[in-house]
Amino acid sequence: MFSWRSNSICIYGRISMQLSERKLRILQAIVADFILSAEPVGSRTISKKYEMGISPATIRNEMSDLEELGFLTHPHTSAGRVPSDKAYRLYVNRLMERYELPEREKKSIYEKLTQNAVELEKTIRHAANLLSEMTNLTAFAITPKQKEDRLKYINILPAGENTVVLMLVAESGKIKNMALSLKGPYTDEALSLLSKTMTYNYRGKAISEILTLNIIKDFETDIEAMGKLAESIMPKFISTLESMLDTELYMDGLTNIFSIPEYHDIEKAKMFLEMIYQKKSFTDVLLSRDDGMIITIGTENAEDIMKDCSLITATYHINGKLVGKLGVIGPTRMKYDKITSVIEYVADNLNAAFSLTGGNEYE
Amino acid sequence: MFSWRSNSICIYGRISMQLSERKLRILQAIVADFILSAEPVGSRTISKKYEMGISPATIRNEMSDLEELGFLTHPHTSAGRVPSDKAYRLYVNRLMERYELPEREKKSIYEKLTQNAVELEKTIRHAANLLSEMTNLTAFAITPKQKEDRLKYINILPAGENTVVLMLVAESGKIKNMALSLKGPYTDEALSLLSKTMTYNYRGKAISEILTLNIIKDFETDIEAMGKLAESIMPKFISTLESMLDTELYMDGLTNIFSIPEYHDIEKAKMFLEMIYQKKSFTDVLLSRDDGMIITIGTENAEDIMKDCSLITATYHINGKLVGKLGVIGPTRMKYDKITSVIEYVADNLNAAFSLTGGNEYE
DNA sequence: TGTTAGCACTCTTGCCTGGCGAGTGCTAAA
DNA sequence: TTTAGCACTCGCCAGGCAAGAGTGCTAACA
Repeated sequence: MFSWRSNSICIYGRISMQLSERKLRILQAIVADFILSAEPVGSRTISKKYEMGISPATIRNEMSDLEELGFLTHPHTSAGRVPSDKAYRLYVNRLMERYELPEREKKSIYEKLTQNAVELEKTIRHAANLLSEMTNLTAFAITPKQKEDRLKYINILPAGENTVVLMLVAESGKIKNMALSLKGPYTDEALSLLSKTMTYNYRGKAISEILTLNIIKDFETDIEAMGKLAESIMPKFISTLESMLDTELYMDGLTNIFSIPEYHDIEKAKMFLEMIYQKKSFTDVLLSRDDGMIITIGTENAEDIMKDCSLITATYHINGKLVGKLGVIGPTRMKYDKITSVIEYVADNLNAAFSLTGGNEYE
Repeated sequence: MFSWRSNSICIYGRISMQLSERKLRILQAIVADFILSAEPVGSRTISKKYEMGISPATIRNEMSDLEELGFLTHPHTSAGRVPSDKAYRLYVNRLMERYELPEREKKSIYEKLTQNAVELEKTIRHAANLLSEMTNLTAFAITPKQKEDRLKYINILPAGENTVVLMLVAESGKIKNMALSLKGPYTDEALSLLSKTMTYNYRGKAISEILTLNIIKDFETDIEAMGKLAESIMPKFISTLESMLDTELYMDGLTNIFSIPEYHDIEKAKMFLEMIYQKKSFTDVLLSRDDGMIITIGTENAEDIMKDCSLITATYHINGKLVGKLGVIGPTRMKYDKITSVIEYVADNLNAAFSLTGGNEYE
């Protein structure tokens, strides 16, 4: 795993130094061409299309060297060259040019994200949607998993004869509610009292800390009517708290995978979609990644099933603290320059959207 | 569109009368065999495998007649026969035998559905999940769209300095909440007063009726502090109410489509998934269908894209009144007998699960 | 009159072949 | 060091051929 424009240079600095300027230019042309065409690229193409000023024969020699160094592969003798994961890595770290998003796209990202940026989940969903639309890849976003998130409000509300709704709001903006049915009827007063007591006990405490407490015992010795109520509610309270710590994964653009030649093989497409639908394990993969813009290319991914995918993730911050992740997944042959720009911009704007919410200046 | 085991018989009674008992048996064998094998079925196969007691040659003559009547088609001269939509229709209406679910499966449906049947949405989601697992097809379920659904509780709760959560509970068990940010700070008293006033005004009223009222005006003339609050909240109140009337579509088993030979064509698979992802239009298709167990086969479907799918839907009831739909979609070649049984059983148990909730006998 | 056996016919599938085009690798000359 | 030239390799595609499956027809049989 390497991060973008940071430790990458020192790692690949030496290798790329070994490559002549000309080799780098040729490699760049090959990668760029292959990213667009998905066809093995030949020496003649490079020579003509990219105005290298050298003949195909020379390029062939250089290609041969690049292949020996592991940057190119050869599907068969007389096909063109295809970049290896190593070549993409070098391309991403050193060769690709920064892609500047058109103002129009920037504007549309900003507008879509700041509009109604109140509920964390909805905004995150918008972000995933934006990413997939702008990259034509499968995009995802996860809500933050922050053990430090603190409980802000606890409400228990009537919802039926024997049914109540437990509703929790965390400082991060997460809202969770769960309906539960009680063994018997309740009074509004008891609910209200229990809400108040719980709020008094737990408000401002870190969720993870609350979970370490012996909650059920806390409420054992109280007034009888409330004690009974508490007894029914506490197990759900605990599970709701736990679910607040869970990250939620949103995805969009799943069918984009079909537009990509690499996934015209039905088996591959199926495997891909099934991997993605395994939300739990995919979330774990995302959570285990470092912060910042992280690109893993093909075999750099630990998971077998992702060996011919590239995964790009970035982190977003909320109130400068809570950190979630978003990104895209697609074939190793993707437009790294544009895609990293889009992701970066969306992540930044997500920050901005929520900083705004604090002060409410946008309304 | 024809419903199962009802008007079907009278409609097809005449046609099937024209067919000899032997023709019906042969047709049944062909359909059953094709459903299992997905291969065009030949006369020899029928003769041997299904112990008809007649020679392949005779069967060929009968097949030829059946083809003329439109029940079979011929991909090419020397291939076996393939059932037409018309044949499936006859099979579904008259030929297939009732499939009795094994007790084990019945039990697992019952348990999965009744466990935690408090929140409508979650249970519906479970139902879709169950259907897809048991049929190996793409399953879906929609929540009821019942204009008569009535508002039961209205709560406005603090959720931050300028943020509140609006939470509505309907009689059907639907719970919706929406966070919104206000232009300025508020007091808990104002929130509570507004909650109470709104509850007083709207509780027990049909949601669709509330939407016809001039809600914003209702709150114009009140106490100033509350008036301002109401002004911010009412638009969201209205949109939340509207969203309560919306049906929600849950799906599961989307990748099952890849296991089906008919969808090994990448283009077809893509079209299928894209259709399904168009939640809005797919929901409309579902809503427009009659109640009860409805099977539409291939070209019986109005939508072009579903011309080689079969869609099976059934309705479920809650408290004997609210009606949602669930079902599966897959290739016309599906195990109609088993699948209708599963759907029927899941729908029935959904009813049961929610009838139980009323009395809470299950806890 | 209905049923069956036999046989010719049709069509798919798999396999092989040869020609074409793209692209390389090597060599010798500039 | 660069380049032109040429032989070579390989994938791709079309055509041909044989095997196999299944039908349609006909004539004989019960």
